[in-house]
Amino acid sequence: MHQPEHLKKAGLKSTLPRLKVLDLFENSEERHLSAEDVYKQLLNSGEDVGLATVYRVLTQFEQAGLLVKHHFEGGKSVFELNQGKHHDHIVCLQCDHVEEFYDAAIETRQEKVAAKLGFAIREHSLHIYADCTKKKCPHKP
Amino acid sequence: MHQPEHLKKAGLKSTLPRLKVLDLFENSEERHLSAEDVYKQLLNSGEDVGLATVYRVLTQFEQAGLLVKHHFEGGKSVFELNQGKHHDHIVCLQCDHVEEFYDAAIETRQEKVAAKLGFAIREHSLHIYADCTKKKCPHKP
DNA sequence: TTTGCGAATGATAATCGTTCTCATTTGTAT
DNA sequence: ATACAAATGAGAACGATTATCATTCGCAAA
Repeated sequence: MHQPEHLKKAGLKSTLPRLKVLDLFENSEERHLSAEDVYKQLLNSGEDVGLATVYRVLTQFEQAGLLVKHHFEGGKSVFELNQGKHHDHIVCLQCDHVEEFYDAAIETRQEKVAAKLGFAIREHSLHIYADCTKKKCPHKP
Repeated sequence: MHQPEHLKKAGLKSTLPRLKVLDLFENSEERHLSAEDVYKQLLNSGEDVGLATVYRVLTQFEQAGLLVKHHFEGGKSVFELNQGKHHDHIVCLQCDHVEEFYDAAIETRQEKVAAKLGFAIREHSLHIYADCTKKKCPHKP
């Protein structure tokens, strides 16, 4: 058990719901989870949490820097563990899988463009929606 | 009056609400308008349109290729006139103003990255949220 | 340990942006 | 002019998220 320290360090009491949510993100194979995803998975695991609590905990974790939030098309927000290193996302239009990538050239170009326009980048998001060209892509039912 | 032809060409009857909305986009100084923006501006101009109609018309215009839709942080969608040339957006965190830019290097890097990962880009969005470093930035009240 | 208090929770209502429903009105081909 | 399908507007319905509020919990002090 080491999660309690994570929460302590973030200034958050180590409560049952918070530990469960953190555990989910650390042990789920899917890195990117929506509030609804988290809620359903906890219910399926027999945990008794409220949806409101899930939203609250996710927001707190985001503010504490434990999670990062992303808005993709379709209105839903997804969260993922914050691993310090920024990356962008490519969303498969066939299976909805989210892949991560990082390209230094893109990053530096962004800085250059923003500076030229008189802006200091606070955050940014690059989302690519694409067709999978591999055959192994597991299509949605 | 030339808008009716635009609509005709798009396979849309030229009705009052559609003409008003199209006119708004062509004559408003703000290129990026949300459904709510359009609705309020039409009401202020004394027009009698329903919010549902605004949403419908915007969606139709998007499908017809007259408008392009963007999702920024905060849940709202904004539309802008489609001028054929793709561009990305930088959003000022002080005044919410949206500036457009295009960087060929970024575009080609994206293609390269996607190809390497086995994807064919269908669409993409790069949103930069930044602090304005100019003094002329009109801050929000 | 037990106790006490403020923070956290869960159920539910409320909100926000958006879409749907349906009776009425409008555009347009005849 | 007429007729009929398409478009509209008012409001209900919707999905995602946030706020409310009484109850419960974590934890620190006694």
